[in-house]
This record gives sequence, C-alpha cells and structure tokens, in this order.
Amino acid sequence: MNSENIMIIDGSSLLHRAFYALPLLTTKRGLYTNGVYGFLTMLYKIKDEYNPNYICVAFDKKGPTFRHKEYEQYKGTRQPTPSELAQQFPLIKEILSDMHITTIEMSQFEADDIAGTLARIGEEHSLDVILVTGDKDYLQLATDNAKVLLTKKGITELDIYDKDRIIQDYGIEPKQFIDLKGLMGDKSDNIPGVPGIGEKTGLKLIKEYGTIENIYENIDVLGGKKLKENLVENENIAYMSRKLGEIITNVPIDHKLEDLKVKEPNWEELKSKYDELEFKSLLNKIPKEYSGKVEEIIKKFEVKEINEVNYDKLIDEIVSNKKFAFKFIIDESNYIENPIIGIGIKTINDVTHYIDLQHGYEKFADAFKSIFEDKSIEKIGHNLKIDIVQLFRMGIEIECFTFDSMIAQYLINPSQSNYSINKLSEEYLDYYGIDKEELLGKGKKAKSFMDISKDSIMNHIAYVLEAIYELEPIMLEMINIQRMDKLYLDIELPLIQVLANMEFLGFKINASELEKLGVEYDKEIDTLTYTIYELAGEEFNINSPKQIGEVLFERLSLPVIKKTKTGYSTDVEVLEKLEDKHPIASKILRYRQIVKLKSTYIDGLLNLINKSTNRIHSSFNQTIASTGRISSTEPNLQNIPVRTEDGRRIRKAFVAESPEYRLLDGDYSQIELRVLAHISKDPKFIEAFSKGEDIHKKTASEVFHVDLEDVTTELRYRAKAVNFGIVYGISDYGLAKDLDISRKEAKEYIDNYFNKFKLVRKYMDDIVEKGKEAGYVETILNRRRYVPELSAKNFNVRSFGERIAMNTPIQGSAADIIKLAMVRVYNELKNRKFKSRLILTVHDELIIEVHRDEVEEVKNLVIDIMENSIALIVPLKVDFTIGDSWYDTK
DNA sequence: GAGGTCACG
DNA sequence: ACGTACGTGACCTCT
Repeated sequence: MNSENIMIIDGSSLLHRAFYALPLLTTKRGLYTNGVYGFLTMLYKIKDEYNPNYICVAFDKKGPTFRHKEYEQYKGTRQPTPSELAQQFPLIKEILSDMHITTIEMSQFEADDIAGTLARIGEEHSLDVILVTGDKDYLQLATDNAKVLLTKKGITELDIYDKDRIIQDYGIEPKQFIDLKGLMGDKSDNIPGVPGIGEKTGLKLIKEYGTIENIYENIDVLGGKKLKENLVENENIAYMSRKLGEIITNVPIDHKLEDLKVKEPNWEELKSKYDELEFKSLLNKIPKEYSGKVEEIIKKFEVKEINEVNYDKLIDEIVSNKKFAFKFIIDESNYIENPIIGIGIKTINDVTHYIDLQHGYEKFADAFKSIFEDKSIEKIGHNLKIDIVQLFRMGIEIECFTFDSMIAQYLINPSQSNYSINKLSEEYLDYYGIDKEELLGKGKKAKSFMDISKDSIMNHIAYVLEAIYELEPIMLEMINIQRMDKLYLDIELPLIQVLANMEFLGFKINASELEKLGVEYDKEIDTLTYTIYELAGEEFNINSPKQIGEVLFERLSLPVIKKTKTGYSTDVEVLEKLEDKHPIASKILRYRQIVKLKSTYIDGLLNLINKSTNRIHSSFNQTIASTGRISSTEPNLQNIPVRTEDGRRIRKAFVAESPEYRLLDGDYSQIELRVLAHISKDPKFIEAFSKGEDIHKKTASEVFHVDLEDVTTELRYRAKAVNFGIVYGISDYGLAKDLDISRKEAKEYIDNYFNKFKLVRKYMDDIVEKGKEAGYVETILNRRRYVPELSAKNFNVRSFGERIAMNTPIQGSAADIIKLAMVRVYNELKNRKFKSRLILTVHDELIIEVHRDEVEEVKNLVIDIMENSIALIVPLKVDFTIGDSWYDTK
C-alpha cells in the first residue's frame, strides 16, 4: 500500500459510457457536452479516491488496427459513432492537455493495448496499477498488483475487480478470460467465437480445462455431441478469436514513465474551458486564486440604512418613479409567524434602502400602506408570495405587482429544482452576489437571519434588488416571445396573491376531533402490534420494511412476490397477494394504514396548528410541479385521506371558522378527460361530453363492444382504468398491473380503445413527434415543458419522455384552467366584498369558506367562474357540495 | 441522504 | 428485448 501507483484510463471507453449515461446536455451555443462532463466528474472522483502518482489516458485512433489484418471483419458490425459524441473527443483531449495529463493514441493499436502495455511497464517499476474503463475485456489484465475499475450503471459508480474477486466471481484466473473470449467471441467487436458457446458453457469449459489447447487435447472425452461438433469444426476460429480478444502488452510506446507523473494543471486554461463549456459545478475544482469566482465576479452594491425620519423622502422618490423593487428579510422556515427582520426597497435610480423592522413594523406599515396599495405604482420582486404574506400580516393588501423573477423563470422552464436569485444570475447576468443560501447555509445547519450581521444582510438585499431590475426586461422578453403573456399576466402573476392569501388565512382545525381519532387509532395500533408479534412468533419493528421482509420470507417462508433494489418488497401489492397464505399479511396491511393515519395525519397535523388561530397554514408552492400544478407542503393539504372511511374521518377535523361559516367544495368533473377531448378533438369523446354521458360507461361500451345499457359495473371499472392509463401515456404492462389482468388482455383493451378513439391515438402520436421536433410540449395556454428525454437513445428514458409528452399537455392544461378560475374567484370575492374566501385547492377542486348569508350567491358565482373561465369545445362541469366540515362536503 | 412505503389528484 | 403507468409530499428506517 505504500508503493506508488499509476492510473491508466481508457478514454474512449469512458467517454462512451458517460455519453450514454447522461442526458444530452448542450451549452447555450449548442455544443454537446454531456460525455465530457460525465468523464470529468468521474475523473475527479477517482483521482480523489486513489491519489495516483502517475496518470495517463489512452484513446483509440481512427483507422484500421493490426487486428483487422488478422480478421477483416473485426468490429465490422459497429455502428458509426453519433456526431453528438464524436465532437466531444477533441474537447476532452484538450481539457486533459490543460490538466497536464498525457493522452496516448497510436495507429494500428487500440486503447486497451496501450493500457495493457502501460500496466506491464507500471508493474515492472513496482507500481500499483489501476485500470479504469467501461470495458469488461480489461479483466484479463488484472494481477496481484493491477486492479480494474469497471463502470457500473451510470458513471460515478465503479466496480473494483482485483485478481481475487475475479476468481471468486467467475472461478477463473484473469488471464483465462482471453481463452474464454476465444470460445465466446464478442458480438460488439464482431469476433465470431465458437457457435453455441456463450458465457455459461465457455466458463464451464475453461474452469475444467484451463485453456483452449487443453480443451482440444481432451476433445474426445468431452460430453455433448453438438458442442463437440461445433468445437471441432471451429478450431481455427477459436484460436483466431482468442488472438483477436487478447490485449497485447508490447506496444511501442514513446513516452517515458516520467512523462506520466501527475502535474499541476494549467489552471487559467482549464478555467476558461469550463467557462466556455458552462461547467459551473466544476469551477469549484479550480483554486480560488485562478477561478476568480469569489473575488472577481461577486459585485457589491450600494445600500444605505434608513429609519422613520427618512420615510417621507423615500416615499417621495417612489411616487415620482412610480415603481420599486422590494423584499422582506425574514426566516422562511415559518414566515406566517416568524418576526419580520427588515425590508429592502429600491427604485431604479437610487441605491437600495434598508429598513430594520426588528423592533416592530407598525410605523413602517402606517407610512407605506398607501404606497403598496396604490394601483398606479408598480412593485417588482423575487418570490413575492412571501412578501405579500408579510404585507397581509401588516394589514396591507398589495396592488399592482408586475414582476416576480422566480415565477417568470418557472414559466420559462418549469423543471428546474432551484429558482434562487443566484441561479438566475448564473443564467442571465454576468455577476453573482451573496445569495440567501450562501448567507444562511442550507439543510439542517441553516442559520437564521438573526445570527447574521446587518452589513451582510444589507449587502445581500442590495444584490437581490439590483438583480431583479436587470432580470425583468430579459425575462419578460422571453415570456413574450414564447407567447406566454396571457399565462403570466392573467394567471401566474395574480395567482401569487391568491396563494399568499390562502396561506395567510389557513384552514380551521378542530384539534380535539383529531385527538379523539388519535386515541382510537392508537388503541387499534396496540392490538395490531400484539397480534402481529403473536403471528410472527417474535417481536420486531413493524415499521421497518427490512424486518418485515425477514419475518415474512425467512422466518415464515412465504413466497417472495417481488424484489426491490435492496431486498424483498413488502408493499401493498405484495401483502395483498400474501393475504391468502398467512393471516399476518392483512394485519400488517391494516397496521400500515392506521400508523400512516396516526403519524402523518394526526400527529403531523396537530403539530402544525397555529396556536393563536387554531388554523393550519400550509405553504402552496407555485414552482415545484413541472406540469403547472400547485403543490402543498407543511402540511400537504392535497393528500388528506378520502379513499377509505377510516382515513376520511380525518376530514371531520377540517372545519369552517365559526358557526357563521360553512365549507363549499367545488370540483371539476373529469377535467383531464375533457381536456383530452378538447385537444384531440375526438368526435366520440366530444359527443359523449356534450350529451352529458357517463364517460367511463361510454368508453366501456366502445372498448368492450357492448350497448351502453349493457355496461356492467365491472366493465365500467375497467374502462375507467383504461381512461386513466390513456391520460398517463398508456402501456399494456401498466394497465395489466393496475387491473391484475394479463398483458395480452391489456393490450387488447388498448388496441380496441385506439381503434374507437382514432383522434386520441393521433394526438398521442403527434404530440410525441412534435415534442421531439421542438424539444418541448405545451398546454392550451402555452405553458411549456421541455422534454429532452424524447431524443434519448436509451429505450426506457425515451419511453418515459413519450409519456411525459402525452401527459403534460393534459395535466398542465387542467392546471391552467383551475388556476385561472382561482384568480377570478379570488378577485370577485374581494371586489364584491364577500366575507367568503378561497382557502384551498386540490388540483381539480376548490374549497371556499363561505359565510352562511352568502351561500347561494357565492355558489352560483363560483360555478359560473369555474365552468366558464376557459371555453373548451366540450363543456366543463363542476360538482358542488357543502358542509360544516370537509368530511361533510360529499 | 437514500430508499421504501403510502396518502392524494 | 428492453421494463413502465402521470404529477406530488411526509414519515420511517438504515447507512
């Protein structure tokens, strides 16, 4: 272990692996970079891990090799390298050269021959040898001092093969892989081998006889008539294949070992390459003094603190400018209750003004209320929802907010995971500042603004406000070019306030109802726990899938139904299949169900009740779902149980504010299928919806060839599953699993469906093609989602892309529709001074806390808005219920 | 922090 | 032959 080591990398192999493992990344100018990026990620990882003293990367060279002289068809079946990959070879070579890593390529020889030779030379100099490749053929090079790192799935994981492991895994010596290849051949290199011999037979023979020569010496005693015949007939081929498959170790390499010593990279060059290729994350690998990341790019912006003495001056400036950017400083962990720390305000011509609000915001609110509520003064910001909530806390209802850079970016690309100001700076501006994340850190260790110096906070807020001003024209231009003005101005922007208001209002909870249910659940959990221990014959942690697996499949020897990556699967599907076999299965199912209800919905919700209002204030996130839907967190109010009665009872705790109020629940009937009818224009669908028919029944009659009157409950149920499948981008496998029928039968359903609803099939085909062509798909209001997976070479990735392409316009258009309805409902209720208010949305459902005196009026208003917010070629239908609790609205 | 499981549309 | 349903979030265990 103390000896020095040499790392020898098969560059051609690794670049191939990286290219196929990663999605096709390009730079803004359209240069493909995914292979290079993956290569470098892996290089950094293994260099860190093994700290090589010597390093070298070998490449294949174009043109014939000495093997072609042996066998003309060598590699004859190889597909040409796609140009997206070919153009990345020069790039990686340049970067390696900037890293001062020697690359070797030689005519007549392949990368593995160069690597084999270097490995031998390394060993002769008593170096430990580490060979890195994605090519299994390298296993023949393993020795006591040479190990092979083989790429696993993806690119960052490597399997380590040393001699011992090879013997253990395969039962043969590394060198014997050469003989094995003589027998098996190699499809990818077009090496023939002996017909009929694959890995299994080959290994058996080599284990028994050691070498090909020895097999032929013992050919008479060999069992298997056909096998013997094949061997005899192909003796020459076996020897030739072995020769082709052997990596040679005597290539005439010019380089001296000294040349391969690890050296200091040319940092300046490397940095400019990374900049050019937009490898932002790799810039961290470059020392600060060269990267200039912190020192040069980070700008400081002027900012001054003011107090109430200067309020009037700032207000005058705002009034004359008619526009300002602002952002509150507050810890976002709970921005409904946490103290407001300060606010930054900036007009275009002046520096940022910072106002400290730690000792109260009353004076500030009094002074600035009229400014915020002034319909002729524009306000711009980033993640305005939080700021609008703060204003609600101050009794201020903001008017005329015209730009939110976070929401704008979500429209430009809804699939990002990060919409921070720094992320936007990276994309659109030429500088960074101190972003929130750098100031506070993230995850568990995140600090509070309270622990940060006022100077840092002021520096941060000045950067944010400056960036917002610069981002506005660029981003609005993009939104305009992509025809998303209506979506932005009429829906997403005003929706910010609607969501802020829903968060601010919250949903009233009857805590004692929850506690009462909790006691009941606990009792049942106790009984179940005891019963399960009895049935298992031992005590174990029922919450641990791993331990359940051990009990079911080892202790009780029940049949394994399916596996997960890490072991036995014990999910519902499995347990339901075991119910007949052992009584413990249904007990575990029941246990899981009740524990879920208790921990997530009783304990979880009780923890989040606001003590002063007895209400729960969820966060509604506008930039999470790539389809355009809204998501809800802390708590998630969009997955409160409803499907089982036990769970549904949780909804009894969701009540109206006081006896003066009730809950009104309106949900769209079949909105996604109506959207599908609209965009596919399928005449059968349109007719069914226009006549108000039961759509699943109609589908059943078409798919199963029966009259409408003869559709049974069972057939309707199946048709419903088909309809769901269609919306998701159907597969026979998925439908078969859902209905527990054979794949063949599922396929018949689907074929029937597409034969009857021909335009639906056309939509599915067209959207995939259009999506591939354009790189994205769109909703009816031009909400856009990029689907790079559509051009993936990997079948699974591409299929996933196709399902996204089919589903997103449907799910996303439904989101467009309900969002527009939300904005209109909110505005109507506000403008007409109703006491009733919108408090929740669950994808196709709106919940309004409605004043008793307003029930009829508000109900008619909301129905009208929901059904008519967007005109489709089929009618939209809304079902309404009303009750004193969410449970009762059914 | 990842993986398994399960709650919703 | 490939191995899957679309979109989310929370809780628990285990590394």
